Amino acid sequence: MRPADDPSSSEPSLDELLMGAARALRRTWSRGLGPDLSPHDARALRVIGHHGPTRLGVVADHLRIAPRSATDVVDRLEARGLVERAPDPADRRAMTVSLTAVGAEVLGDVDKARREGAAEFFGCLTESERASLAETLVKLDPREG
Amino acid sequence: MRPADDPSSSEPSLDELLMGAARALRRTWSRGLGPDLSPHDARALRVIGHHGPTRLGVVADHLRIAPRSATDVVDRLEARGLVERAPDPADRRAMTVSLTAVGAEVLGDVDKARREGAAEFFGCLTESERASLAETLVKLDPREG
DNA sequence: CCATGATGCTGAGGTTACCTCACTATGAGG
DNA sequence: CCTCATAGTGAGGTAACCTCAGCATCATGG
Repeated sequence: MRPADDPSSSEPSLDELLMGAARALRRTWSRGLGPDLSPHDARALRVIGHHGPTRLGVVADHLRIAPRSATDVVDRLEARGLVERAPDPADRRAMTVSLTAVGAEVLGDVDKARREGAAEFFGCLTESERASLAETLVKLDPREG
Repeated sequence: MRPADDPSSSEPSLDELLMGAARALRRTWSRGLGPDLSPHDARALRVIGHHGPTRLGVVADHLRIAPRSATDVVDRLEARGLVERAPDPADRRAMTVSLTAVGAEVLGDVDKARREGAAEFFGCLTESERASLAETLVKLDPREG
């Protein structure tokens, strides 16, 4: 039962629609992720995997967390055998993180689930709708990174 | 190394665009919020304000947190003088939460900042682009609540 | 080649926002 | 009245952040 007090049922504003769609997509993804890996850990895995041997600081930068926190994230992933540290040959202070074989496999699953989730999510749109949506969203998001 | 979905050259996939736009909008909002109120507290304030005298459990439901956690959120808002508890006349177990005068004023600011932020954010689109974006997003988000 | 300061990571410890569990007070039905 | 479900809360725990201090290493000016 939804009385008239729910602003989102009749005609939500554009901003609520955007946030709602983003949330729905996120939900689709976490459904596909399984309970073994938190969304944030999955994101870290994606950063590391797609970036090759990555410095801790770079990981922190991409995850938008403090460098110290990247240590914890990587600790967690390393404890699960998904990544491994190695000294950076170019700078002996630095550590690089890379995927293990298991980590690469898990990342493959994550990416696959992500792609399939997105396909399912955007599946209700026509090709031209998708194109125009992409065009519009590019206008909205000036910065990338 | 990545065949089909290299985001660096042409353009990111639709899902990344959507998440990126949502993040950009969120950032616009938190810029307008000021440092005094966390985004989550602002959201709680919005729920309470737009809902009228609200039971704790309803707040929890709207914020998607456990009932116990709603107690903490309301405690925080009450300590800042933004809301006040009152016994629910219909059920002596229950408490309702309402805005104080200060809370209403703060909520006004929050809503104003939110509206202005959204206007600024979507300002780069034409009217017809906004309409078609809204239409598309409605299709994408089937469920509300 | 050595002093000096910057940089990359990590140990220690704190904060915040959640959670579950147990409890009290109240409501609802036999 | 007795029993069971429900609304909120106290107590205590956890996860993911943070800052600060410290160590090893780099980069640079003398």
